[in-house]
Amino acid sequence: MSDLKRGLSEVVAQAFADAGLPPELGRVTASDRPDLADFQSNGALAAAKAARRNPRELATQVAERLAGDARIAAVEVAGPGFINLKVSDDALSARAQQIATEPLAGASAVEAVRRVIVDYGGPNVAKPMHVGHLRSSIIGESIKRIYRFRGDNVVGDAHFGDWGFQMGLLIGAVTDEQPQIAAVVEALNAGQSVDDEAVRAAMGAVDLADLDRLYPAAAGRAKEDIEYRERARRLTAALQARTPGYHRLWLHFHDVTRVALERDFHALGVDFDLWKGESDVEDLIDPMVDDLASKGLLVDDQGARIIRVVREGDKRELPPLLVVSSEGSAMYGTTDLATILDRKTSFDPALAIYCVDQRQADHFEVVFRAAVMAGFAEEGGLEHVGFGTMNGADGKPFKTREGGVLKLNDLIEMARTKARERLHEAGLGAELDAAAFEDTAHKVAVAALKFADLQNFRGTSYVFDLDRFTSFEGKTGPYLLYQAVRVKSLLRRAADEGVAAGPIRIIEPAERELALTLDAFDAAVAEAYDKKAPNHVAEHAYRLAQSFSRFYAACPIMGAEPDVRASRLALAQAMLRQLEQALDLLGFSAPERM
RNA sequence: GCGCCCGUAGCUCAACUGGAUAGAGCACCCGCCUUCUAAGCGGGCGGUUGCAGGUUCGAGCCCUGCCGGGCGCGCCA
Repeated sequence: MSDLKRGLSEVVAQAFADAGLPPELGRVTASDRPDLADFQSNGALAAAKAARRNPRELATQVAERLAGDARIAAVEVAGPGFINLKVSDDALSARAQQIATEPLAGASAVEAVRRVIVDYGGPNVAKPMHVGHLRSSIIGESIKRIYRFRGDNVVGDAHFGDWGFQMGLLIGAVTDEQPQIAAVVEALNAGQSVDDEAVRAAMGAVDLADLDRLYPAAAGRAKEDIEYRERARRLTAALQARTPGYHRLWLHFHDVTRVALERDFHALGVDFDLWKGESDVEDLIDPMVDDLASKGLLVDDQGARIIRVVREGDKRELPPLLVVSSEGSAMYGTTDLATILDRKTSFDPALAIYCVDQRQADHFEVVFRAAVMAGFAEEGGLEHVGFGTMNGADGKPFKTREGGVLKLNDLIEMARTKARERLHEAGLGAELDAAAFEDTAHKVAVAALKFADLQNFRGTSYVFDLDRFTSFEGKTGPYLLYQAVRVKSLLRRAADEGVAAGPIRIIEPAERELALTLDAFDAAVAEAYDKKAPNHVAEHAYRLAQSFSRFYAACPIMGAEPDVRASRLALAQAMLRQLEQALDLLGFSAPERM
């Protein structure tokens, strides 16, 4: 069912058509002046420009045709030719009633369902996640949920960084430190059969913490020690040639990392459908290179094989895609291209969304062009949804490579600590048992972190300031949770007293405002969907919570007359359902009590 | 050097594809708890949207040029 904006747009479009004007100009939007109207149409201004006529005159003609509609309580022409609309209380009541029961809580599904892949997170083997992974995970998860919510067939892929030179480094470092692992690896390499339990027992001595400790050290040494670097290179080549011992050890790195990462992601409310990695497309690369060559796309240049992607009319000089290096190895763009091919074969998505740092924009442009040239994707079927950097209080980005950065786990624990403190300070959660209190503190922490990120447009950089995010006042995640918890508490009380919700009747200004805000959910979700910008959902959730809070302060519920009480309870219920839906789209949830 | 992004209130950020009086939160000031959770609500203060031009009925948004900041520019990923 459509929201009021769409319903009114149809009416106004018809009025435009009847007045001999282009109906598409009859688009209705929420009013910029809530003091004057609920909705407005600016179409008369555009129509006047095209027809070289007086905008107010046209607006008046349209307005006269609208006056009879039952949904419209008032229509007037203002300013240079704005058509201001006020919806009737009856129409608003009916709409609120609808939102209260609709499966999508007032939002609408897409008209044509598409298969969509969201590629986000980007975790790497041997590297615990740190704050640098936060944005991709948070934004990607939200986009995935928004697309799925509107009906698309969506798959979220972690795009696991599990292949390449870093693996050779790690194999070297681990076998240097752990003689028993080295022994097992050598035995396997030599083709000896080793009991799998023994392999597990030996390799089990190395966990993610070890890898995290060894990797930076090895990377550092490789920079200065040529011999060491060359050995890592040979080990990488041996791994890629599937030398049994190295491959088995790599598998251990892979598994131990994935288990730990899945746990960390899950704590953040981030769950992937696929953990496809670079290793999964390794076998596709050689045939793909042959295919590219047969299509005449590969060009030899300075010993490497490249695809030139420049187009007529380009303002900038994009570099070519380096497919095969002069040493004969595949580059990261090659892997990305193979991944696109793999996805086309396995899922054939209409759209693949890459939720990756904005700094990769040129890289993706090159890869996407090459993919289209190779016939692996349709023009426009690949989209890089970039985001800005998360900066520290000093204005500099958090480092995402090389040691010394804050681990995501530690960050979450810091936020949880703050949440516990604040809950105690406010005297909230006193009646909860230890486990429920901990659950609440975790929900508060995650809401604080996620909402702080998602309320900003993804493209702009923002300052990461944990003290501010966890201040728990104003426009924050915890504020949203608090509003949800207040309604839950109210509804519990109503249930205890045997009071039921009833038909919604919009009368008071605060009720009107809340109902209009509920109605705006659809537009917010559609905007977030179209622009891949969850901040529109975040903004809506905040406005909804605010509208409710005003309503809650202005309109007593339990103490009101039975009809009014039933109506307000229904309104509160509808609000809670939509708010929880919005929070879910953002990737977090409210506790029952706090 | 070439290219991309950004510059909005003291601070952190919005702004529905060019519309009315540019909005929130924080901070600061003033009110509101014997009644449903005050992590709340109401009110106030705070702007030449970096600068200068242009396009038009109308520009934070489009164009041009400056100033300032960030980032990217084939054999790392």
